[in-house]
Amino acid sequence: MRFSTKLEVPVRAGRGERSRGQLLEAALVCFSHDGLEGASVRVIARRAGQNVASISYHFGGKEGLYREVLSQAVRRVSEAADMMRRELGEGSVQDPDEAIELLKRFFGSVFRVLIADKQGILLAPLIVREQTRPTAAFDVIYEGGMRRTHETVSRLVGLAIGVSAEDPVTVLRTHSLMGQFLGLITARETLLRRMGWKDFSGHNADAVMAVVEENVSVLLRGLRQQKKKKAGKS
Amino acid sequence: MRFSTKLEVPVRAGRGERSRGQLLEAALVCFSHDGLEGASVRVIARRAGQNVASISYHFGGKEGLYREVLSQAVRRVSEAADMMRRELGEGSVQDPDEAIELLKRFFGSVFRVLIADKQGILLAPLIVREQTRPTAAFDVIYEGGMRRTHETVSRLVGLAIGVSAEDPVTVLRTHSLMGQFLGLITARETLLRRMGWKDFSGHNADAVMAVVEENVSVLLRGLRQQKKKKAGKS
DNA sequence: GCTTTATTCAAACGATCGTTTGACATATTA
DNA sequence: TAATATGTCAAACGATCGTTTGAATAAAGC
Repeated sequence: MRFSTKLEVPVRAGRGERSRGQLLEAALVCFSHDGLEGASVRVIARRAGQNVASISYHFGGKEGLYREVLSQAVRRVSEAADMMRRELGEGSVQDPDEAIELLKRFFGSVFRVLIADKQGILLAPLIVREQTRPTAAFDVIYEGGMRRTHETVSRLVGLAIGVSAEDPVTVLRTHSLMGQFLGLITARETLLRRMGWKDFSGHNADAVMAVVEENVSVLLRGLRQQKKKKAGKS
Repeated sequence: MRFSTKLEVPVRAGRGERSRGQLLEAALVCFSHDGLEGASVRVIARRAGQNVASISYHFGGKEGLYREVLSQAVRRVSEAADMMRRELGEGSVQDPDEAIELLKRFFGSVFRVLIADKQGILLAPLIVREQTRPTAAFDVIYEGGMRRTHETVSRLVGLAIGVSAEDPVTVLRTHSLMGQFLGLITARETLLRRMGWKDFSGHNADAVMAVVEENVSVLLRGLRQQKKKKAGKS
């Protein structure tokens, strides 16, 4: 146990706390690279400079460690969405153009955290893998941030186009928009090869981000105009 | 060996040919579900009604079987792109609107093969996984169809917007467009849950497809108009 | 017929997997 | 200081992995 038996407060940053941290750090790298089943506890332990048994001791086993890693990852990624939701909650966003601007900013944040950032190379595959083939830890991601994020983006998409956020088509469009990242993350290697890039740093990230932002604004504005036309006709 | 030692022609559909087929069929299911490393040769063999050793015998090992499965999968998916390229080669496509129409048709084909079709549930994860984390068999997919497909779509995107197909931005936009599928495939489970669907059949597929097609036309038309405006200003 | 080739199959091989064990070291409590 | 948690570590456990072996079976060539 990491807590005193008498008080419910951590007495001191126990010596185990350091081990836990090192295990989590090593596990993030391994799970990101090889997935839950593919990663080996022995490799994780060696990379962390710890004994194999320490994983069972500190996290109850491989799966417990995995859940903890996922939890930390999704917390970091969701920060952008949480900030966006706060702005949205304050009611400062009213007209479509503002919504589009906010969405562009949001996509920029996610892009930086998930793709351009060095740590993102570790976070993204974790989350993507859990989408493709959910393990028992899927809820850690979904309830830990994914659901909130999707709902918030849906509201903004609805605002931008001028439709209800609950409309199934709006939900589909939200998925489609956010799917851009899944596409970028998923085809990361292919895209890098095709462009002849080494990574998504500097100019490269700017170029990709520009396309993403352009897509968001052109698409949403186009859909809004299309809706206006139809409304005018009927 | 499946061939006569004297003639380079298969003497008869050897008894082994049947085993090979059953192994390939079972392997497609297993590799699609669990990936190259995750799938077990014993499970594959049992599902195929064959002995474990038959995999090494017929395909030289697990990896050989995997390559063969990949090869067949990419061949099936690339059919849509090949048809599109033939039309493009005949020079019947000239103006942007035609290009957009052809792209919409192409995306429809890919969508049906990769997402709506029952077999697609098997093909898609195979290809996506190879994108996220390329194995030694990556070239089977890339050279087996992916490259041709991307080049063809790039040409059409260039035609639709009125820019060069070799422009890096055009390549990025092509990736972004095709990434829609990666997004749909990757988040398949999440999307189904969110929409309360069981699968992508019937109305569900139509609804998703409608959004995808709308995205393609609205985005490309919007980009074309944007380009016209800019050209007019300068 | 006999020989050769193609195919199937149960068994065993060595390697690696996640987890558990029990001794040992270290820190906290009384 | 004695007693008690807390943390570390080498070793072993049983299970599963992909591959290989060698004998048994079936078809084809001569």
